[in-house]
Amino acid sequence: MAESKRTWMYSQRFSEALPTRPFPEAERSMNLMTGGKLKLVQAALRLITETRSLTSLGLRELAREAGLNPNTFYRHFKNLDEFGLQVLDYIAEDMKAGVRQLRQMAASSEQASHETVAFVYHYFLANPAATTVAVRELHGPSAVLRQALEAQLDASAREMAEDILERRLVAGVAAETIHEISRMTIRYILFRAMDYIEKPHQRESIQQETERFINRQFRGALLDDLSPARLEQLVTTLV
Amino acid sequence: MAESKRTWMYSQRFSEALPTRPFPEAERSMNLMTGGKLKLVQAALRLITETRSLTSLGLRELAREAGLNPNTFYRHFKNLDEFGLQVLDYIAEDMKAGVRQLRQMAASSEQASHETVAFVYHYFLANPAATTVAVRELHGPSAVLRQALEAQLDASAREMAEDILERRLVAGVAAETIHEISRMTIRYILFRAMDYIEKPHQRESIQQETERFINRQFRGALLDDLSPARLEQLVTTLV
DNA sequence: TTCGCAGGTAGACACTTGTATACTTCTGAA
DNA sequence: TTCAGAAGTATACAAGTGTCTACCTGCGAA
Repeated sequence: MAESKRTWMYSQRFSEALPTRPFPEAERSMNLMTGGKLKLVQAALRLITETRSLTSLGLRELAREAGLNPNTFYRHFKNLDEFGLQVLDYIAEDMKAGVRQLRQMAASSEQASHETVAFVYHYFLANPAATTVAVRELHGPSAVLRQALEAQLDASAREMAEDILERRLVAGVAAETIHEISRMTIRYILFRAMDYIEKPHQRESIQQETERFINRQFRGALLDDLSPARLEQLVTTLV
Repeated sequence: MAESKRTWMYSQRFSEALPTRPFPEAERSMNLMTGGKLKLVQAALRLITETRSLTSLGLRELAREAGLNPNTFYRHFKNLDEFGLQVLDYIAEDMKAGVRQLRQMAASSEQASHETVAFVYHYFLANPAATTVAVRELHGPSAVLRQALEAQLDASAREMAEDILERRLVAGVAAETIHEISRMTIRYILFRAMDYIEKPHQRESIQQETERFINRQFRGALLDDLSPARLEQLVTTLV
């Protein structure tokens, strides 16, 4: 990978979206969650990975999975909505930590874009619960959760775009366009992440497909302002 | 729109995905559903549009909304899973009808791509229940429903791609690439459709964004095989 | 006219759910 | 050491759920 020193033109490190961390959804300290509260949140993540969706989790189900008395729930949360939001916070913390790590990593070694894609998907694979809950609730029935998640994704997209801009990874594309493509990319990757987790045999092809997606977006953006006539002309020169 | 006779280069009629029909989720005849069965399915669609997700609907809830005795449910469906599948079939029927109509329409008048995008989003707006259930269950907890929906989407993508190929709407892009872009596009549009429905003020910008997405995909595909060096060279000529 | 049977209803079953009140245990500061 | 408050438990209740068996209705074929 020494071939690509400063390969602008297409995104590398395209997604700060939901990056990685060595040991994910287990022992966390910064979140100031302990004891029963922590047990309940972790129980939720466990249940979500198996079958359920966050919004559909029941109070007693949670307590059962956590090995606690149902009423303990009320010691920590007012109701299930508040619980959902806290789970989201818990996950967001994880994501941010991953972003920081990815940033450091990319700063030290100039990665090729496909390595970064691999990296991000690896994160999803290591954090299936966080991934699943994000995908499910982004279009789920609870407006509160949807809104919270969208804010989180947009923040990630903004970081990704600013990083691309700062490090001049893409040339010839307007800043606003880079922001837009970042938003689209992050959402696209998030959705593909579900397939990536669930279908081990397709993982490689999903990665490649994602790289093509990103490259096409940024390369296509180069031609944004071309008239159809000019474009046709260009095609003939390419063939 | 007389300016664009045969505007290849970018997709118009990009999405057969989930097109329209004048009066959507109401009086249907082809589906051979009548009486109580129909009432239950329609009740489901009603509930889904409001708050719920298909997987989380209860048998009694359904019957209540439909104005029927809970046990009537068992006269028509073995269990809730089978019910879910039938609802999906019901919706799929709708989509296919829309596809046919869109095909006719596009054949008669050479549309610009942005008109087609508007058309498709209009369909979503007219069929909020079908749209919502598709988005929610595509990543939902039920594997059966997920699989059924994916098949449905892939079929739509295939139709879209074949149509683009037959009518030579895009030049200089490999057939397989067109298929791939079609799949990506259909999924992208489906997700955006939720925002389109829920956020009236953003509708116009969502449409435009979608057009840009599609154009960039196809235009970027033109440059798929270019080396970074060649690409850099190209950028300088464009500036 | 009778019969079969699909469609719809009624009541009951065991079970789960969210929530409230009251009781116990643990823990850390005064 | 005491004691307040946090964390956890026990019991109870009304309401909701899926499913079973049994009964009633209307209608087309025999």
